[in-house]
Amino acid sequence: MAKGIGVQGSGGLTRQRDAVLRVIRGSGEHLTACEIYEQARQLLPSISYATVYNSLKFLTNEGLVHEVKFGKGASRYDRETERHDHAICNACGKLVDFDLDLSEELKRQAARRSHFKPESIQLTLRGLCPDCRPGK
Amino acid sequence: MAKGIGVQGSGGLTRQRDAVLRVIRGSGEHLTACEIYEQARQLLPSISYATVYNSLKFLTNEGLVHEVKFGKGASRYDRETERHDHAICNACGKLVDFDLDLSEELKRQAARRSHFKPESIQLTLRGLCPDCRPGK
DNA sequence: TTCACTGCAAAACGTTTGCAAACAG
DNA sequence: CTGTTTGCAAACGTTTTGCAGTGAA
Repeated sequence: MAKGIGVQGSGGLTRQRDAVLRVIRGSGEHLTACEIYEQARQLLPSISYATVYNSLKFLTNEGLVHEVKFGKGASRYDRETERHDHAICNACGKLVDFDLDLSEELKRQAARRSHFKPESIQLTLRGLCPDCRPGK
Repeated sequence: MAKGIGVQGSGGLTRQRDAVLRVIRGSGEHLTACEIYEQARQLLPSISYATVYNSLKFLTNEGLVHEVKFGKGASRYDRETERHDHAICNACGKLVDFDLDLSEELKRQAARRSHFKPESIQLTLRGLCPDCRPGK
């Protein structure tokens, strides 16, 4: 297991896990487990809810997808596994990825203020998305 | 209601809500609803779980406490209601507040990249807390 | 008397688990 | 064969809800 990060033929990329991965990769959105389950059933009607969860855990561990947990409700899963930041709309809840150049200086400042040994750093912007801002 | 942010005598600061508020203010930690329930019962043995939840929602709406939801499990509640950042220990899960001067330039950059109208911005550092870093 | 708040129990929600059957190496 | 993965159903922890009873204005 974890013998490589290749997409095909990696350790246990079963049909079910592949279906889940395909659903996530095929969507630009950040899907919930429930949405993934519904879509995965179209690819593989026999798949079960628990298997979707198991697959999500597997894929997250393998680094093939990224789990995002925010605010209320369910986790969401993201095909983007590189470091990135999030913007959340206060009106409609939409979650958007973006990338910021967080300077080394900022990381150092954060580490100094928190007394933590930093491993990763992420920024979250809350506001109004383009569809919800007044006078769009 | 919401006639002021005063601690005493504000709109509906009932005995139960006051007990919950006291528990949160009396702890430097970020308590879960469950922990708050347990401690609040020591102040007010008849208080119920649902009332703790109702009170937390009320206090959060009034801006008297701050709700923090991260990763697995339960929400946590923070007496600090000013803008601030969080550091989370990847080893023990400890959650620590700190404050960073997020420059206007950074906010502008985030707004530009995300196309959001910014309302608030927050940074999350993950790493190892002082107790968990090797060679402490 | 009125209306908001409380306490309780039950339900809802997202997620995890136990286990037998199916599968892959 | 052996270990892993699946599907199902039941359990779990957190939070919300419905409703009758309480208490303050």
